[in-house]
Amino acid sequence: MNKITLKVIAEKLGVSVSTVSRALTGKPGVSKELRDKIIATAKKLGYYPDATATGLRRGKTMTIGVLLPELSGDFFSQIVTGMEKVLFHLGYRLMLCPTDDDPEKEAAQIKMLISQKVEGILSAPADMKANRSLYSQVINDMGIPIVFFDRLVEGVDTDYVLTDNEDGIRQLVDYLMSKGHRRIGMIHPLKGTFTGKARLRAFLEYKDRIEIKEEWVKDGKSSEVGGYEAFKSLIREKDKPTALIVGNNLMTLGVLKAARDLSVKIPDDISLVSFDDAYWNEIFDPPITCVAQDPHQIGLITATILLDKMKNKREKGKRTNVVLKVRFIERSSVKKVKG
Amino acid sequence: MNKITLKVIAEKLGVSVSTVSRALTGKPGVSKELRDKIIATAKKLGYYPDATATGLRRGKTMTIGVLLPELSGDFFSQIVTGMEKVLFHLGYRLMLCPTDDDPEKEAAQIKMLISQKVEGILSAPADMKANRSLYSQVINDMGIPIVFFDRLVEGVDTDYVLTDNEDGIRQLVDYLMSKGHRRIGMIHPLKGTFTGKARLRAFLEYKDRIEIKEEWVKDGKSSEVGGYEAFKSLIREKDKPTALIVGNNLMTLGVLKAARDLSVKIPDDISLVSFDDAYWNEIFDPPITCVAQDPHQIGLITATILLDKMKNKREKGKRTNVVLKVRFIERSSVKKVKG
DNA sequence: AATAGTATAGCAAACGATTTCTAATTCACA
DNA sequence: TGTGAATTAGAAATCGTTTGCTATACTATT
Repeated sequence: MNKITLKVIAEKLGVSVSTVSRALTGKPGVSKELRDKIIATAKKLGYYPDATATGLRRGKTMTIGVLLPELSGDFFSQIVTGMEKVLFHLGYRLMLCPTDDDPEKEAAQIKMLISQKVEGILSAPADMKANRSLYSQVINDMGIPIVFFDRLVEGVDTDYVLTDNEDGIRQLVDYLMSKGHRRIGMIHPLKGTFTGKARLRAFLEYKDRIEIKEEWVKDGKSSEVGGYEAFKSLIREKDKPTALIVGNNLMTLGVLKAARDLSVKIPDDISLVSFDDAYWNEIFDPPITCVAQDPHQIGLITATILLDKMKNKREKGKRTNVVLKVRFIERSSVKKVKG
Repeated sequence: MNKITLKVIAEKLGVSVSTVSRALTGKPGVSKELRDKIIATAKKLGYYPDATATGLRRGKTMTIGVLLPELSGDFFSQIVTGMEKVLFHLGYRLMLCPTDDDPEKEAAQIKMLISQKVEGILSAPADMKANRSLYSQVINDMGIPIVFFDRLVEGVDTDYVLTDNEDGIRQLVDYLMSKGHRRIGMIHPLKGTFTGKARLRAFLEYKDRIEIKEEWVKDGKSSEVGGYEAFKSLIREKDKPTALIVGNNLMTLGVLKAARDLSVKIPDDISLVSFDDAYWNEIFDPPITCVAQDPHQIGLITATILLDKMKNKREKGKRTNVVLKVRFIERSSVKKVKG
């Protein structure tokens, strides 16, 4: 049960460690026969290179850190799947770090990733400001490239892949208005996050054109339970909106569950639209009208940009900033009302 | 942009590297004042320990490898969330490795994890046999503890946390029979996987008591699209079963989508039960009757067992083998028929 | 006051691989 | 047969930490 190292192989064959290293890494300077012999015995003995040693010596770890709010949840796990698709076959591994949308945990994870000597970081930051200086330190002092996705930290100058949240919200509200709705509520994601703030703000900009009562705007905490609770409290208002915008995927699930539990009929009792699509949105009764992002695509793009940054270290000034449009999908969760 | 190492700190303060190391790692042998001074300058300079160096020297990496079929999908990502809950606050990080249920990719990932010197592996193996010897090598030659979850590799002697698949299937079939169904079909997961094989076998054991036509048993490939296609081809048979068992979460989504697309009414045209629950199963119309696992719990248990193994290395013989029962949840996706 | 004991800090050897430099051997060609 | 290049392989430094061993200085005990 002794560890098989280059030294073990070298001694077994009576050659030097450097020769074994060269043979196994495909470097020149070893004769064909000797190389084959070395490779064969390495395999026979069960040699696996020690990544800590290579990482220390070479300064490269082939590891990419990914910061994201949570490991579960359809949206982010689709994104991660997209990233993995791009990075795995190039030999990179992902280190997924959930932050629980808690800036302190996020900071801890970032520090951990620095220690791990990751070659790049893909991040959906937990908060718009909290870890600004830490992120900047990573980019400038450590020279680790970062690409933000889905979210941003204000004042951190780097590449990002975002969604046009404002446009998405506008498409939803405009659609509701076209169906005659003038009294609209919203269950929004966490305000501290970039997306939460953007979506809420875009919605509130309609306050002069439609009626938005304060009690119709609830914090859904970006989660199923949050959405569930928010809907429950919203729907028991005596004066209700005729339509409701739900600010993400998970909250929509919570809302629909609550509606079911309370026997609230959609769209008869209240119309509903959702930011984000999901496989099940089409299966629900009624199918949910929404604006859809393509999370898999977001993952692909983000990872590709990072790779590009890692390759061309020199061009420090260049920034690739992508803002993706959402796709409006009309289904049947909104009924026509007379304004 | 020079890297801050112990040496840099040591030179700055005119002390030795070992003293700095001892100060920062909380080891005795450094006076209070000097220690505080060292900690302060370490922080000021932005020192982060180099994990490759510590890993090399200490032989420990504080990293746990997780092998699983995919990063997306509710079931496994819930499990992983449970694992992370247990492991994060103890200082461990997870290295998530999707296998795509491909034994070759699985083997590559295992080798990578060995190289990374992970301190333990949690695995839902891709295939019941394919990597048996590799897994055994990991456990015996490398001494890396492994806990299997959800699935097993035959002939690899280690701890595991499984679900009683047979019992789950029996509960489903028995329920269908109690509702009068005698003609039942199944869309099953990939046969190579432990769960796929177990669930299919348990179902086929009913072949003497109920009618199971060969065309009613379809491979749903463990995925949404697989389930979609399988249902489509099953439902166009002239002679249809009265009820259908769907072998997992993702396939149920595909089946419901197909049913919707083809205007097949559930449970009027065909009754449906599912192995696995999900948040949305309760929201669907009709809500889906199923047997539920608790993936979060599976994650917690699996991680806890691994921790235990890592602590008590000595007791080599001990095995913790858990088989969890499913919970039957009756909803409305099955209608009564007269046998 | 002599001796033992205890804090404090430095030196240097690991950990396992890569890589530069150097040495020895072979080969070609004049 | 001698010269220069190419080929092959070894020795040793290095990456950043940890840690066993030593050395010094100071405290306590008798």
